[in-house]
Order: sequence, then structure tokens, then C-alpha cells
Amino acid sequence: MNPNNNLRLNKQQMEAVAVTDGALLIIAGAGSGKTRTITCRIAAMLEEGILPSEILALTFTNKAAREMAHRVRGLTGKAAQELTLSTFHSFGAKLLRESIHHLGYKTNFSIYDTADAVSAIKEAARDLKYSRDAVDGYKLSQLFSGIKTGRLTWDRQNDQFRELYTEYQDYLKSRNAVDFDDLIILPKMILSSKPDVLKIYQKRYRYFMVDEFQDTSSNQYELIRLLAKKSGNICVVGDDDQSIYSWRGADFGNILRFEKDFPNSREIKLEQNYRSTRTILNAANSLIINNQNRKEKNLWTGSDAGSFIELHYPEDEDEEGILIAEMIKSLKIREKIRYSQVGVLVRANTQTRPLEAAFLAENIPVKVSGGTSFYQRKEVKDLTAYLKVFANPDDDVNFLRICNVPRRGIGRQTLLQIRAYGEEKNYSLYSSLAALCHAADSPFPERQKNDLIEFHSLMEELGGKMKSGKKMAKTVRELVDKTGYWPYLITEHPGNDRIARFKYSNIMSFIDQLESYEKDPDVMDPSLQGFLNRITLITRDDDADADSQDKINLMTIHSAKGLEFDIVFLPGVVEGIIPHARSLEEDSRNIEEERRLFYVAITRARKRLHICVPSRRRYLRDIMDCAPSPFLTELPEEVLQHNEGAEVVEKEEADHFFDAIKARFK
DNA sequence: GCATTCTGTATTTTT
DNA sequence: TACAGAATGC
Repeated sequence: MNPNNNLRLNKQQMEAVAVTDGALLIIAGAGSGKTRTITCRIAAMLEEGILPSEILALTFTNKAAREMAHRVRGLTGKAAQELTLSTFHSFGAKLLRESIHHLGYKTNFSIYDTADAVSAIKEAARDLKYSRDAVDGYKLSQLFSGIKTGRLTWDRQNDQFRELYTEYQDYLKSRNAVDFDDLIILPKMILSSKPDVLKIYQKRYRYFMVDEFQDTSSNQYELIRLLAKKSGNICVVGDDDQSIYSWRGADFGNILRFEKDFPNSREIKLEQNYRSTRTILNAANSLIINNQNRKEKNLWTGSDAGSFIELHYPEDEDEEGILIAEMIKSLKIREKIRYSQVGVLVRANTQTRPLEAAFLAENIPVKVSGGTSFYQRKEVKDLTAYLKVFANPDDDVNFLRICNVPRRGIGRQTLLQIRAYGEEKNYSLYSSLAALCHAADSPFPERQKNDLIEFHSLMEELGGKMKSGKKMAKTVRELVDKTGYWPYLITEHPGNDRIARFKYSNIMSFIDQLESYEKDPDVMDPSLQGFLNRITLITRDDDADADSQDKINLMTIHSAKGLEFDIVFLPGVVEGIIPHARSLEEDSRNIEEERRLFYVAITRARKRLHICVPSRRRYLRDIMDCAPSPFLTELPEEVLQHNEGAEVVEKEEADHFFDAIKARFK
């Protein structure tokens, strides 16, 4: 490693880098150079001669994993391909691909995302002959997830769904499918019940690192503890003040458990903030101090006070959008900021709409992360479903999704018969269909049979090609072509071929992604499964080249964790949004988590922070008045500047500027 | 089997 | 508001 890299570390950071053996707990405040510290630490370990293949580093999001891989590469000058750097979930998936047979699944299992799980629950309910309106698939999926992860227990209220829960579990297993929770739970089960298997992994991995440790669930913690207890070399990095995923089972009590489980662990606190101005840090500190349930820390900075935190009071959300758009434009003109250095952070995805509209109107390029992700779009999901059935023909949920999409004459009645046949013989739907194509006891007339045969041979032909792992993109193009997906899109959207074309372009970019996956030199052994793993676990569309473009970043606070921007805008800082009404309804103690969320939002800003407090907002159908967020009263008045009127760049100045830009690109 | 109309209801946050 | 799912009709 270049020794200069060490020079940029402070005393505590250096200490953290130097301690590579044993257990280490790093409490890293917001902006305290955490990522730099742990990437340096990995680099130092490699320098020491520790093999990259012995290191397992887990992060919370794919974005963070990629960022870290990128930085390690930058430090060591080498692509550390052997290094395992992934999210908990993709690590779990990887482990299961190797070892799931110990639990009686086949290695080509499907991974069900939330939507798939909801369908599976509905199917299970169907099998139990529940009436359709007795089940709210979405709510049940949350309940089942809670039960599975141990976050919830059966009580009087939900006890009626116990049977369905069991049925759902059986359904998954018989279809050779796992859900997101299983990606953590099943590896944990394997490792805790099969000592030989545990040994294999303990031998393979001897150094462990967990980023965003405050957001690990108890199952995730248990998983890593099993692996790490042999070597004892484990470093976890976290900040209890930034724990914002408790609704997903995150438990920063793991920080305390860690100290118990690894009694010789050392603790290092990183408390110097390098990111924000003194003003911003001051506000953040005075906010978070209102939380009772936290580890004491003292985050400080050597930087200047910087400018005030500005508050704005637009009439409603539309005006708020316009106001923000105009401020951004004005900054662009007056201070020549880069758009990519602006973050607009919202509490809920629904808030993005008026903002997007305003940015569009002002021609501000924007990168939205969140909302319906690319992979959730119907057309992309359809294609993915085909791929999943290719990989795992027992995957009934995905079979159901595509067996008549585009329409090919396999409708409700036909399906009913396929089902009946399958139940009798204990076949999956796809196998039943295959059997019924030629079976002597087939109940179908000739014409119908031909529809089935045609579908089946298409699937067999393309499935065979896909499984070879070669020319997959080409095969998918063929699939789109042969199924007539484009004409299907047109008939689905009569008189609106813009939508059809948009959807088709999504399909094309999906195929492009497959193609670049196939050609990616970092992917050692491209396969259909590998690609499916990747796309079901990457929910946010974070294509790499979008980063290089100069766009402002519009996203939820949750997904902004770990990021930083020179200028941050927080729209909709009103009661009911932050803290979110729903969250408090659930449990009034959630106020502390909401406060942490606001804390995370504030601490994303390096230089400037704009907080917007609209006086009215849309709620469902109607418009209602709203009060400023109570958290605002927890910020010290002396760092705030209230702006009653909007300061706008004169239109002429703006036009002139943008004409100049346009001229340059002509 | 398929297209149309109608109805309800809502998801706050993400792997 | 907007979307998904059900009911209805052809």
C-alpha cells in the first residue's frame, strides 16, 4: 500500500487499520471517514499477506459493496477478485448455491422477491381453498416475514394464519424456491446444524468485516458469529445513531451482544467528522441528543461554521418543487456547482412526483433512485420470469406469470386442468404441462394440445440454450421475438404506442444488461443463475455509467445512507412525513428511529442544507394543512435562517446561461 | 378465452 | 391518484 494513504488517517483511524487480528468494534460517527478507514484496513490486510480469498466483507447495500470494491481496487492497484465483498443477502445466496442440498433443496432454486412471495402466498391460500378476499397477500407477506425472522410471534390476532404460513413454507420448498428471509435463515440453519459444513466455511474465511453493523438483524448477526467464532478475527463498524432499519429487523442491540460474544474485543471510536460544516454538525448533534436510547459520543469537527441552514416555507408540494428547482438552477448559474453534488432527500417515495415534475420543467437532469425499480416493471419481470423458469422448471409462481403472457391460449380453464393433473401426480405445473402435451389421458382437444406443445417446445429449446450460459442475450432476443412480445405490447396499450415503446426499450436495456454481464471480465463464470442472482438481489437500478453523468440525486433518506453531497435539500419536513404518521401509529417509540432518520438526512450535507416546510400537502384525495416537523424545534435557532420569500434568479440571467450551454453542445 | 368496466384501497422505509 | 384485481359481458 502507498504509505501516503496512511498519512491521511487520524490517530483512531490508524489504530483501526493496524488492528487486523482479533475482534474489533468501531463506532464510527457520521462522516468520520468510515469507508476510508475500512478500505484502508482491507488494503493493509492484503499488504500483510492475508489472502484476499480469506476475507469476507459484508455490507448492507449493493451500492456500498460496489463502492468499497472500487476503493480497495484504487488502493491496492489491483482488482481483488478473490475478495468476497457483498451484501448479506447475496452472500447467503452464494452459500446456498453451494450447500443448500443439505436441506433437501436443489441447487437451481429460485429466489423469490417480495412480489413473488406475495403470489406464492396467494397460491398457497388457493391450495387451502381459502376464499380470495380472505387474504391480503401483501400484509401476510409482512406477517410471515416477521414470524420467520423472529421479529413477530403468533398471537390471538394473527393465529388464524398459522396454517397458511405452514402451507406457504411447504409451497416454497416444493417449488424449490426461497424468499429473501431464507437467504439469511437457511444458511444459518445449515451452519448451525452441520458442523462439517461450518468447518468448510470457517476454513475458507478467516477475516470478517461487517459494515453498517447497526443495521444487521439478529439472524444476520448469528450467521456471521457462527463463521467468525473460530478465527475470532472480526471487525464490525457501525453507528447506533444511524440505525434506520429496525422495521426490517435491524437491531443495534447487536453492538452490545458483540461485546459479550467477543469478550476480548477492542473498541475504537471515530468521532472527528470530516464531512460537514460546524453549523450542520451542530444541528445534527443537538437533534440526536434527544434520543434516550443511544451510545454516548461526541462528534466534532475542525471545519468552519459555513453558511446557515436555510428554511423555506412554500405553499404546497408543487410550489416546493418549483422552489427547489429554481434554487438549484440559481446555484448552477451563480456558483457553477455540479448537479451531481446536489442531493434531494425525501422520506417517502410518493414525495418524488411533484419534485420530478418541477425538475423536468426546469430542464434539470435528475437521477431518481427508488420507487418502482427497473426490475419490478411488468415487462422486465415477465422476462425475468421466463429466465427463472428456464433455471428452475419447478418454479410455479413464475410459470404462472408467463404461461399465458403473451397470450397463447393457455387460459384459466386450461390451467385448471393442468393443475388438477399435477396435483394428482405430484408434478410441478411445468412438468404437468410437459406430460399433458403427449399424454394419452390428456383431456385436451387437438387444437389446445397444439398450443401446449408449441409453448413447451419453445421453452425447451430456449431453455436449453440459456442453460449453456453462452450467448444468453441473443437467446433472450430470440425469446422476445418468438413469443411476439412487441405485438403483445401494442395490443396491450391500444392507441398509446408511446407506452408500448417505452416498455420495449426497457426490455432492450434488460437484454443489454444481460449482455454486459456475459462480457464482464470480473464475472468469472457467467451463467443464467449468476445473472438471476444478481438481478433479484439488486433492486435499485444503479447502472454504473449513470454516476458519471452530471445529474442531481433524488432519493429516499434510507437509500442515501452512506452517501454525501455538497448541498442537500430536504423537502416536506412536516409533521406526518417526518416523523412519519404511519411509523408512529405502529409504535410511538418509533419516534427515536424517525429522529435518527432525520439525523441521517442532515448529516448527508457537506456545505449547505435547505429544509423545506410546505404549509399544505396532498393526502390521498384531498389537500390538508400541515405543521412543521417537531424535530425542527430541536435544532438550535442560531444556526437557522428563515426565508419567507423565494429568491429567484432573474429569468433573463437564466435564459442567457442556458442558451450558452446549449450553444456549446450543438 | 378474452376484453372491458368497475371497484376498492393504499406501500414508509429495502434486501 | 393510480393501480391491481374482480366481475361482467361478448
